[in-house]
Amino acid sequence: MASETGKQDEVLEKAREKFRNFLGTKGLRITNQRLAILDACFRMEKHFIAEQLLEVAREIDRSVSRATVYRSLPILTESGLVREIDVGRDHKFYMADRGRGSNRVQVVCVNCDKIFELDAPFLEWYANSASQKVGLKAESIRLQVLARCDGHRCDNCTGDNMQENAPHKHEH
Amino acid sequence: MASETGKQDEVLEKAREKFRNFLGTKGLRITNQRLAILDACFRMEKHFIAEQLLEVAREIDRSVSRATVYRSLPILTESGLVREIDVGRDHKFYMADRGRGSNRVQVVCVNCDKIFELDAPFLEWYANSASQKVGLKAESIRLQVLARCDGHRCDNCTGDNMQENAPHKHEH
DNA sequence: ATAACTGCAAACTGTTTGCAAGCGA
DNA sequence: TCGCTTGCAAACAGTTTGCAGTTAT
Repeated sequence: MASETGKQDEVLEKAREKFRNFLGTKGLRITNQRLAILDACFRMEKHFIAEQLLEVAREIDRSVSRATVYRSLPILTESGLVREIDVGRDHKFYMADRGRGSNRVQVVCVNCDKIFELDAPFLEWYANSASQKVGLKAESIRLQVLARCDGHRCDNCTGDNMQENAPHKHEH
Repeated sequence: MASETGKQDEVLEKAREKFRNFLGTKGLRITNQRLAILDACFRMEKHFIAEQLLEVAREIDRSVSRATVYRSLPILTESGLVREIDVGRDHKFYMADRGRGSNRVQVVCVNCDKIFELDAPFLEWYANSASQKVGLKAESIRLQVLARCDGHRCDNCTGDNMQENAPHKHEH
Protein backbone atom coordinates (compact mmCIF):
# COMPACT_ATOMS: atom_id res chain seq x y z
CA MET A 1 0.00 0.00 0.00
CA ALA A 2 2.83 2.33 0.90
CA SER A 3 4.56 1.56 -2.37
CA GLU A 4 1.29 2.13 -4.21
CA THR A 5 0.95 5.56 -2.71
CA GLY A 6 4.58 6.29 -3.40
CA LYS A 7 4.11 5.41 -7.01
CA GLN A 8 1.11 7.66 -7.33
CA ASP A 9 2.99 10.54 -5.77
CA GLU A 10 5.76 10.03 -8.24
CA VAL A 11 3.33 10.09 -11.14
CA LEU A 12 1.77 13.27 -9.82
CA GLU A 13 5.12 14.92 -9.32
CA LYS A 14 6.09 14.15 -12.90
CA ALA A 15 2.78 15.49 -14.12
CA ARG A 16 3.22 18.73 -12.21
CA GLU A 17 6.67 19.22 -13.63
CA LYS A 18 5.50 18.53 -17.14
CA PHE A 19 2.65 20.95 -16.66
CA ARG A 20 4.93 23.71 -15.36
CA ASN A 21 7.20 23.21 -18.33
CA PHE A 22 4.30 23.28 -20.73
CA LEU A 23 2.89 26.46 -19.27
CA GLY A 24 6.30 28.09 -19.31
CA THR A 25 6.93 27.18 -22.92
CA LYS A 26 3.58 28.55 -23.95
CA GLY A 27 4.02 31.77 -22.05
CA LEU A 28 1.15 30.87 -19.74
CA ARG A 29 1.23 31.53 -16.04
CA ILE A 30 1.51 28.98 -13.29
CA THR A 31 -1.42 29.70 -11.02
CA ASN A 32 -2.71 27.94 -7.94
CA GLN A 33 -5.99 27.26 -9.66
CA ARG A 34 -4.33 25.56 -12.60
CA LEU A 35 -2.20 23.44 -10.31
CA ALA A 36 -5.21 22.53 -8.20
CA ILE A 37 -7.08 21.47 -11.31
CA LEU A 38 -4.16 19.37 -12.49
CA ASP A 39 -3.93 17.66 -9.10
CA ALA A 40 -7.65 17.06 -9.12
CA CYS A 41 -7.37 15.29 -12.47
CA PHE A 42 -4.84 12.89 -11.04
CA ARG A 43 -6.91 12.27 -7.94
CA MET A 44 -9.61 10.78 -10.10
CA GLU A 45 -9.13 7.11 -10.70
CA LYS A 46 -11.59 6.95 -13.53
CA HIS A 47 -13.06 9.03 -16.29
CA PHE A 48 -14.62 12.24 -15.09
CA ILE A 49 -16.66 15.15 -16.35
CA ALA A 50 -16.05 18.86 -15.90
CA GLU A 51 -18.47 19.19 -13.01
CA GLN A 52 -16.80 16.44 -11.01
CA LEU A 53 -13.45 17.97 -11.70
CA LEU A 54 -14.68 21.29 -10.36
CA GLU A 55 -15.83 19.61 -7.18
CA VAL A 56 -12.52 17.90 -6.52
CA ALA A 57 -10.46 20.89 -7.54
CA ARG A 58 -12.40 22.97 -5.02
CA GLU A 59 -11.45 20.55 -2.26
CA ILE A 60 -7.87 21.45 -3.05
CA ASP A 61 -8.38 25.16 -3.67
CA ARG A 62 -11.65 26.69 -2.58
CA SER A 63 -11.27 29.52 -5.08
CA VAL A 64 -11.44 27.45 -8.26
CA SER A 65 -14.41 28.42 -10.39
CA ARG A 66 -16.30 26.57 -13.04
CA ALA A 67 -15.07 28.99 -15.68
CA THR A 68 -11.47 28.27 -14.82
CA VAL A 69 -12.05 24.54 -14.98
CA TYR A 70 -13.49 24.93 -18.46
CA ARG A 71 -10.68 27.24 -19.46
CA SER A 72 -8.04 24.85 -18.14
CA LEU A 73 -9.27 21.64 -19.72
CA PRO A 74 -8.12 22.57 -23.25
CA ILE A 75 -4.71 23.48 -21.86
CA LEU A 76 -4.41 20.20 -20.00
CA THR A 77 -5.52 18.35 -23.07
CA GLU A 78 -3.04 20.13 -25.27
CA SER A 79 -0.26 19.42 -22.82
CA GLY A 80 -0.98 15.72 -23.14
CA LEU A 81 -1.58 15.32 -19.41
CA VAL A 82 -5.27 14.76 -19.84
CA ARG A 83 -7.16 12.93 -22.54
CA GLU A 84 -10.56 14.04 -23.72
CA ILE A 85 -13.00 11.25 -24.39
CA ASP A 86 -16.18 12.19 -26.16
CA VAL A 87 -18.49 9.22 -26.24
CA GLY A 88 -21.36 11.19 -27.66
CA ARG A 89 -23.39 11.11 -24.48
CA ASP A 90 -24.50 14.25 -22.67
CA HIS A 91 -21.11 15.19 -21.26
CA LYS A 92 -17.56 15.05 -22.41
CA PHE A 93 -15.38 12.79 -20.31
CA TYR A 94 -11.77 13.34 -19.39
CA MET A 95 -9.07 11.20 -17.88
CA ALA A 96 -5.61 11.84 -16.56
CA ASP A 97 -3.07 10.35 -18.91
CA ARG A 98 -0.89 8.09 -16.82
CA GLY A 99 1.30 7.09 -19.71
CA ARG A 100 -0.89 4.60 -21.50
CA GLY A 101 -1.04 6.67 -24.65
CA SER A 102 -4.11 7.14 -26.79
CA ASN A 103 -4.31 4.00 -28.88
CA ARG A 104 -7.25 2.68 -26.99
CA VAL A 105 -10.78 1.46 -27.52
CA GLN A 106 -13.52 2.61 -25.22
CA VAL A 107 -16.30 0.20 -24.47
CA VAL A 108 -19.18 2.20 -23.07
CA CYS A 109 -21.92 0.40 -21.17
CA VAL A 110 -25.24 1.93 -22.15
CA ASN A 111 -26.81 0.66 -18.95
CA CYS A 112 -24.46 2.03 -16.35
CA ASP A 113 -22.62 4.63 -18.43
CA LYS A 114 -19.27 3.31 -17.32
CA ILE A 115 -16.31 3.30 -19.65
CA PHE A 116 -13.92 0.38 -20.07
CA GLU A 117 -10.69 0.89 -21.96
CA LEU A 118 -8.60 -1.60 -23.85
CA ASP A 119 -5.38 -1.21 -25.75
CA ALA A 120 -5.64 -1.22 -29.51
CA PRO A 121 -2.13 -0.72 -30.83
CA PHE A 122 -3.17 -1.10 -34.45
CA LEU A 123 -5.17 2.12 -34.25
CA GLU A 124 -2.36 4.47 -35.09
CA TRP A 125 -1.44 2.56 -38.19
CA TYR A 126 -5.04 2.39 -39.20
CA ALA A 127 -5.65 6.10 -38.73
CA ASN A 128 -2.73 6.91 -40.99
CA SER A 129 -3.81 4.46 -43.60
CA ALA A 130 -7.39 5.70 -43.73
CA SER A 131 -6.43 9.37 -43.74
CA GLN A 132 -3.96 8.87 -46.53
CA LYS A 133 -6.69 7.31 -48.64
CA VAL A 134 -8.59 10.57 -48.66
CA GLY A 135 -5.52 12.77 -48.88
CA LEU A 136 -5.38 14.03 -45.30
CA LYS A 137 -2.98 13.68 -42.43
CA ALA A 138 -4.24 11.86 -39.33
CA GLU A 139 -4.31 13.82 -36.13
CA SER A 140 -6.20 11.68 -33.68
CA ILE A 141 -8.36 8.63 -33.68
CA ARG A 142 -11.26 7.34 -31.73
CA LEU A 143 -12.68 3.87 -31.55
CA GLN A 144 -15.69 3.32 -29.38
CA VAL A 145 -18.09 0.49 -28.82
CA LEU A 146 -21.48 1.00 -27.27
CA ALA A 147 -22.43 -2.17 -25.47
CA ARG A 148 -24.83 -3.45 -22.87
CA CYS A 149 -24.98 -6.11 -20.24
CA ASP A 150 -27.70 -8.25 -21.71
CA GLY A 151 -30.27 -8.77 -18.98
CA HIS A 152 -27.98 -9.20 -15.99
CA ARG A 153 -26.06 -6.11 -14.99
CA CYS A 154 -22.39 -6.08 -15.86
CA ASP A 155 -19.58 -6.45 -13.31
CA ASN A 156 -19.16 -2.77 -13.45
CA CYS A 157 -22.73 -2.04 -12.55
CA THR A 158 -22.87 -4.20 -9.47
CA GLY A 159 -19.34 -4.04 -8.15
CA ASP A 160 -17.28 -0.91 -8.01
CA ASN A 161 -15.71 0.66 -11.02
CA MET A 162 -12.75 -1.11 -12.44
CA GLN A 163 -13.25 0.41 -15.85
CA GLU A 164 -9.64 1.50 -15.65
CA ASN A 165 -9.09 -1.33 -18.10
CA ALA A 166 -7.21 -4.50 -18.46
CA PRO A 167 -4.75 -4.41 -21.34
CA HIS A 168 -5.19 -7.23 -23.79
CA LYS A 169 -3.36 -8.56 -26.75
CA HIS A 170 -5.11 -9.92 -29.76
CA GLU A 171 -5.03 -7.27 -32.45
CA HIS A 172 -6.18 -10.01 -34.80
CA MET B 1 -28.84 10.96 -65.93
CA ALA B 2 -32.34 9.58 -66.40
CA SER B 3 -31.26 6.25 -65.05
CA GLU B 4 -29.54 7.99 -62.16
CA THR B 5 -32.71 9.75 -61.25
CA GLY B 6 -34.68 6.58 -61.68
CA LYS B 7 -32.40 4.77 -59.29
CA GLN B 8 -32.74 7.48 -56.71
CA ASP B 9 -36.51 7.39 -56.96
CA GLU B 10 -36.40 3.67 -56.42
CA VAL B 11 -34.26 4.07 -53.34
CA LEU B 12 -36.62 6.68 -51.98
CA GLU B 13 -39.66 4.56 -52.67
CA LYS B 14 -38.13 1.67 -50.79
CA ALA B 15 -37.26 3.94 -47.90
CA ARG B 16 -40.79 5.26 -47.70
CA GLU B 17 -42.20 1.79 -47.64
CA LYS B 18 -39.79 0.67 -44.97
CA PHE B 19 -40.66 3.72 -42.93
CA ARG B 20 -44.38 3.12 -43.20
CA ASN B 21 -43.88 -0.44 -42.10
CA PHE B 22 -41.72 0.60 -39.21
CA LEU B 23 -44.21 3.18 -38.03
CA GLY B 24 -47.04 0.70 -38.34
CA THR B 25 -45.23 -1.96 -36.40
CA LYS B 26 -44.43 0.44 -33.63
CA GLY B 27 -47.96 1.76 -33.45
CA LEU B 28 -46.80 5.18 -34.55
CA ARG B 29 -48.78 7.28 -36.98
CA ILE B 30 -47.90 8.08 -40.54
CA THR B 31 -48.03 11.84 -40.74
CA ASN B 32 -47.18 14.24 -43.54
CA GLN B 33 -44.50 15.82 -41.42
CA ARG B 34 -42.76 12.52 -40.80
CA LEU B 35 -42.87 11.65 -44.46
CA ALA B 36 -41.56 15.06 -45.43
CA ILE B 37 -38.68 14.67 -43.02
CA LEU B 38 -37.86 11.24 -44.39
CA ASP B 39 -37.88 12.58 -47.93
CA ALA B 40 -35.69 15.47 -46.88
CA CYS B 41 -33.13 13.05 -45.46
CA PHE B 42 -32.88 11.31 -48.82
CA ARG B 43 -32.59 14.59 -50.68
CA MET B 44 -29.33 15.29 -48.92
CA GLU B 45 -26.36 13.85 -50.68
CA LYS B 46 -24.05 14.23 -47.74
CA HIS B 47 -24.02 14.33 -43.98
CA PHE B 48 -26.38 16.88 -42.55
CA ILE B 49 -27.35 18.41 -39.24
CA ALA B 50 -30.79 18.90 -37.74
CA GLU B 51 -31.04 22.52 -38.80
CA GLN B 52 -30.33 21.72 -42.45
CA LEU B 53 -32.84 18.93 -42.32
CA LEU B 54 -35.46 21.33 -41.02
CA GLU B 55 -34.77 23.68 -43.89
CA VAL B 56 -35.15 21.03 -46.56
CA ALA B 57 -38.12 19.37 -44.89
CA ARG B 58 -39.86 22.75 -44.90
CA GLU B 59 -39.38 23.02 -48.65
CA ILE B 60 -41.43 19.86 -48.87
CA ASP B 61 -43.95 20.66 -46.18
CA ARG B 62 -44.12 24.20 -44.91
CA SER B 63 -45.66 23.09 -41.64
CA VAL B 64 -42.70 21.07 -40.37
CA SER B 65 -41.33 22.49 -37.15
CA ARG B 66 -37.98 22.20 -35.49
CA ALA B 67 -39.49 20.22 -32.64
CA THR B 68 -40.87 17.63 -35.01
CA VAL B 69 -37.53 17.29 -36.74
CA TYR B 70 -35.88 16.62 -33.40
CA ARG B 71 -38.63 14.25 -32.43
CA SER B 72 -38.39 12.36 -35.71
CA LEU B 73 -34.67 11.85 -35.86
CA PRO B 74 -34.58 9.18 -33.15
CA ILE B 75 -37.39 7.35 -34.92
CA LEU B 76 -35.60 7.47 -38.24
CA THR B 77 -32.43 6.32 -36.57
CA GLU B 78 -34.15 3.44 -34.86
CA SER B 79 -35.77 2.40 -38.11
CA GLY B 80 -32.33 2.08 -39.66
CA LEU B 81 -33.14 4.54 -42.43
CA VAL B 82 -30.86 7.20 -41.06
CA ARG B 83 -27.50 6.87 -39.35
CA GLU B 84 -26.43 9.20 -36.59
CA ILE B 85 -22.81 10.25 -36.73
CA ASP B 86 -21.50 12.03 -33.70
CA VAL B 87 -18.02 13.27 -34.41
CA GLY B 88 -17.78 15.20 -31.19
CA ARG B 89 -17.99 18.58 -32.87
CA ASP B 90 -20.71 21.10 -32.07
CA HIS B 91 -23.52 19.34 -33.92
CA LYS B 92 -24.56 15.80 -34.43
CA PHE B 93 -24.52 14.72 -38.06
CA TYR B 94 -26.94 12.43 -39.78
CA MET B 95 -26.99 10.65 -43.09
CA ALA B 96 -29.58 8.68 -45.01
CA ASP B 97 -28.62 5.03 -45.02
CA ARG B 98 -28.56 3.96 -48.63
CA GLY B 99 -27.65 0.39 -47.83
CA ARG B 100 -23.97 0.70 -47.07
CA GLY B 101 -24.39 -0.51 -43.52
CA SER B 102 -22.61 0.90 -40.54
CA ASN B 103 -19.19 -0.72 -40.62
CA ARG B 104 -17.49 2.45 -41.67
CA VAL B 105 -14.73 4.80 -40.63
CA GLN B 106 -15.27 8.52 -40.68
CA VAL B 107 -12.34 10.71 -41.54
CA VAL B 108 -13.19 14.21 -40.41
CA CYS B 109 -11.20 17.12 -41.81
CA VAL B 110 -10.59 19.56 -39.00
CA ASN B 111 -10.04 22.35 -41.53
CA CYS B 112 -13.18 22.15 -43.56
CA ASP B 113 -15.34 20.02 -41.27
CA LYS B 114 -16.18 17.65 -44.08
CA ILE B 115 -16.64 13.98 -43.45
CA PHE B 116 -15.19 11.23 -45.62
CA GLU B 117 -16.36 7.68 -45.15
CA LEU B 118 -14.57 4.45 -45.86
CA ASP B 119 -15.64 0.86 -45.43
CA ALA B 120 -14.13 -1.00 -42.53
CA PRO B 121 -15.63 -4.48 -42.55
CA PHE B 122 -13.50 -5.70 -39.68
CA LEU B 123 -15.28 -3.32 -37.32
CA GLU B 124 -18.14 -5.60 -36.44
CA TRP B 125 -15.85 -8.42 -35.53
CA TYR B 126 -13.72 -6.09 -33.50
CA ALA B 127 -16.63 -4.60 -31.59
CA ASN B 128 -17.78 -8.05 -30.54
CA SER B 129 -14.31 -9.09 -29.54
CA ALA B 130 -13.67 -6.00 -27.44
CA SER B 131 -17.07 -6.08 -25.76
CA GLN B 132 -16.72 -9.70 -24.86
CA LYS B 133 -13.44 -8.96 -23.14
CA VAL B 134 -15.23 -6.77 -20.62
CA GLY B 135 -18.31 -8.95 -20.40
CA LEU B 136 -20.73 -6.86 -22.43
CA LYS B 137 -22.61 -7.30 -25.65
CA ALA B 138 -21.72 -4.92 -28.50
CA GLU B 139 -24.48 -2.73 -29.79
CA SER B 140 -22.79 -0.28 -32.10
CA ILE B 141 -19.33 0.87 -32.96
CA ARG B 142 -17.71 4.05 -34.04
CA LEU B 143 -14.31 4.61 -35.57
CA GLN B 144 -13.32 8.14 -36.36
CA VAL B 145 -10.15 9.81 -37.46
CA LEU B 146 -9.62 13.52 -37.07
CA ALA B 147 -7.29 14.66 -39.79
CA ARG B 148 -6.13 17.78 -41.54
CA CYS B 149 -4.91 18.81 -44.93
CA ASP B 150 -1.41 19.77 -43.98
CA GLY B 151 -0.82 23.26 -45.35
CA HIS B 152 -2.64 22.95 -48.67
CA ARG B 153 -6.37 22.56 -48.43
CA CYS B 154 -7.71 19.12 -49.14
CA ASP B 155 -9.57 18.14 -52.29
CA ASN B 156 -12.72 18.45 -50.35
CA CYS B 157 -12.06 22.01 -49.31
CA THR B 158 -11.43 23.37 -52.77
CA GLY B 159 -13.62 21.23 -54.97
CA ASP B 160 -17.14 20.29 -54.11
CA ASN B 161 -18.00 17.71 -51.57
CA MET B 162 -17.39 14.16 -52.59
CA GLN B 163 -17.19 13.01 -49.01
CA GLU B 164 -19.77 10.43 -49.94
CA ASN B 165 -16.83 8.11 -49.88
CA ALA B 166 -14.97 5.72 -52.03
CA PRO B 167 -15.03 2.20 -50.70
CA HIS B 168 -11.63 0.66 -50.33
CA LYS B 169 -10.21 -2.73 -49.62
CA HIS B 170 -7.26 -3.26 -47.45
CA GLU B 171 -8.61 -4.40 -44.07
CA HIS B 172 -5.05 -5.51 -43.38
C1' DA C 1 4.16 47.63 -14.07
C1' DT C 2 1.47 45.12 -16.84
C1' DA C 3 -0.45 41.59 -19.20
C1' DA C 4 -2.31 37.21 -18.02
C1' DC C 5 -5.63 35.27 -15.11
C1' DT C 6 -9.62 34.94 -12.25
C1' DG C 7 -14.66 34.65 -10.44
C1' DC C 8 -19.05 36.02 -11.37
C1' DA C 9 -23.08 36.14 -13.80
C1' DA C 10 -25.07 36.67 -18.08
C1' DA C 11 -25.10 34.89 -22.69
C1' DC C 12 -25.11 31.17 -25.99
C1' DT C 13 -26.28 26.90 -28.55
C1' DG C 14 -28.27 22.84 -29.63
C1' DT C 15 -31.85 20.19 -27.98
C1' DT C 16 -35.96 18.99 -25.14
C1' DT C 17 -40.45 19.68 -23.14
C1' DG C 18 -45.31 21.35 -21.57
C1' DC C 19 -49.30 22.63 -23.48
C1' DA C 20 -53.42 23.35 -26.13
C1' DA C 21 -54.88 22.57 -30.69
C1' DG C 22 -54.89 19.34 -34.70
C1' DC C 23 -55.55 15.21 -37.05
C1' DG C 24 -54.78 10.01 -38.28
C1' DA C 25 -56.78 5.50 -37.31
C1' DT D 1 -64.07 9.43 -31.20
C1' DC D 2 -59.60 8.84 -29.04
C1' DG D 3 -55.20 9.65 -28.11
C1' DC D 4 -50.99 10.20 -30.79
C1' DT D 5 -48.78 14.35 -33.00
C1' DT D 6 -48.00 18.81 -33.82
C1' DG D 7 -46.22 23.89 -33.49
C1' DC D 8 -45.05 27.17 -30.43
C1' DA D 9 -42.40 29.14 -27.04
C1' DA D 10 -40.31 28.51 -22.86
C1' DA D 11 -37.08 25.62 -20.51
C1' DC D 12 -32.83 23.16 -20.27
C1' DA D 13 -27.82 21.73 -19.80
C1' DG D 14 -23.39 22.21 -20.70
C1' DT D 15 -20.23 25.43 -22.03
C1' DT D 16 -18.45 30.07 -23.27
C1' DT D 17 -17.76 34.93 -22.66
C1' DG D 18 -17.52 40.07 -21.04
C1' DC D 19 -16.00 42.48 -17.48
C1' DA D 20 -13.78 44.46 -13.54
C1' DG D 21 -10.77 43.15 -10.08
C1' DT D 22 -6.48 40.12 -8.95
C1' DT D 23 -1.98 38.22 -9.42
C1' DA D 24 2.21 36.11 -11.49
C1' DT D 25 6.25 37.59 -13.67
